[in-house]
Amino acid sequence: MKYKICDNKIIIADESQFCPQHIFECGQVFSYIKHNEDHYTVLSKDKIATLYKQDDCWVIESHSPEYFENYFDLTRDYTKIKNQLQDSSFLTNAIDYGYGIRILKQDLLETLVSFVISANNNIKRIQKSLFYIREKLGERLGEYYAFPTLEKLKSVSVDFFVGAGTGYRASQLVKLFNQLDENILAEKAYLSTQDLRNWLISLSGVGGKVADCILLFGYARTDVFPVDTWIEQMYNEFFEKENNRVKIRDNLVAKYGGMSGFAQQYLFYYKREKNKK
DNA sequence: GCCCAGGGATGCG
DNA sequence: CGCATCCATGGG
Repeated sequence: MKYKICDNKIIIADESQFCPQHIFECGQVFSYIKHNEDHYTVLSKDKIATLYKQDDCWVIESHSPEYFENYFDLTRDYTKIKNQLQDSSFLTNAIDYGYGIRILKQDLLETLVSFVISANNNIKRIQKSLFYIREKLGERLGEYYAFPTLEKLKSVSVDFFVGAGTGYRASQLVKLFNQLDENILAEKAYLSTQDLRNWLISLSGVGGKVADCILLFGYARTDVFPVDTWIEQMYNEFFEKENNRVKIRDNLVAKYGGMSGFAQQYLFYYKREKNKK
């Protein structure tokens, strides 16, 4: 994809491969603010970017342009990915709908915490909890707050996370932080997808689906297919009646292989947006 | 009051 | 193993 970086701005002319609405609302990330159709703010770790439209281009403005160049995975060619997936099927409508989706490369600790909170929860409440955690424990960054360090997260008790609205996941979070040390998440990145998945599942609050989300949105492993309630509904609608999510996952990974993660995002976004109306 | 949300942990056979 | 049940909480 064509883009250029000058000073603190990344300028993207090709909206067919970069649409903030699609990127932020496809369920992979929770810490962003939609000011309006043409204006977003996104928070990642201790970094902030503002996105706005100018002369038919999208501008990503930040003090850390190189961080967000990686975060938005700008060097990847999504036209190629979409063409490959078109060949295989009924994905056409979903790809046309979410044409500007990109899979983000998010901070590992933040992704882990976010998706532990996401279990059997809804997106609005997940967002609210994460903003609360940032505000109470994170370093102040002007108008917003950084995601807290592991040390900060370890310094509070179950009551804090109940106060954050995480419900019964509060005790899972406290156990989780005690299982981690400062660099463990990054150190595991050399593992194969399968070994990394097994390790993630050993963590408190992490099962198969949450592990797949961390693998995809944090570790950039695209050979996984997170199956949640929406994907389950979609699968039953388009393929066959099946209520075992492990089987659904195995079938979809067998079908899409290393492209699974991309296929999943188009389908999740399409199914969920259609269901809103 | 009931059902659902980007499910996981636990116990039981 | 597979399966059932329970788990907080806010919104529709």
